[in-house]
Amino acid sequence: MDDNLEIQQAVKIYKALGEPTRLKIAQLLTEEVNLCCSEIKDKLESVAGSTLSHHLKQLTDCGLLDLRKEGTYIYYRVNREIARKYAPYLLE
Amino acid sequence: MDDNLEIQQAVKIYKALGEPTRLKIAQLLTEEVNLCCSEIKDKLESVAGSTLSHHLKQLTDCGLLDLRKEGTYIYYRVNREIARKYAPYLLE
DNA sequence: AATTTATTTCTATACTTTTAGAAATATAGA
DNA sequence: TCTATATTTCTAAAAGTATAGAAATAAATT
Repeated sequence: MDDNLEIQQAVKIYKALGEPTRLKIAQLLTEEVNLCCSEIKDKLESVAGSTLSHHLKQLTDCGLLDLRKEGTYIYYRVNREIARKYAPYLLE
Repeated sequence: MDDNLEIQQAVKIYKALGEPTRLKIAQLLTEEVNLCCSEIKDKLESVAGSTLSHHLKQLTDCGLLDLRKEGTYIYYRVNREIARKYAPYLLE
């Protein structure tokens, strides 16, 4: 049962990382800790804000990214414990 | 450039693992090394052979599974080096 | 050669995901 | 309060994926 939850999380995490834009975002956020949505947007070639928002939601929903609200901004960072467990490749 | 290939492989691997049936197959194949297509089929609740074939193709195309043909049978096993690099969670 | 078993390819359908524009919400600062 | 900036939600279209039945291929056995 609890084991099952872990598997569901694993599927979510791998699904999140199995898309080029999201993998890139995850990689950006291991290099540079704490970027906000609009900073991430600037670092990617061309994504609409709404699209980026969906990607970030997937990455946070699965537990791979943590966020910290600061005024109007939301800063994201990789949860290294989760990354180490499921996808240490990100931390290389 | 070579770096780029690695990223493409990472996306493929995570996409492959980001689907419940395929994650399950990968897990079966770390527990029990060397199962053939029809043995895997028996261990899953209900998948058509054609569906399973597609899943196995994705898992081998990305490099996560190796295969060995033996007569009519094809035996699959997890490539542990690749798993260790991208998804050591599988080996736990 | 015919049959059986294992696996793949073809094809079509249902389902899911990605994408972004437009409108909505939220906060900070003038 | 008004404006500007950041982010999200809504909506719909386009693209991609999962699924399985039927036909095809391949090898082993009779």
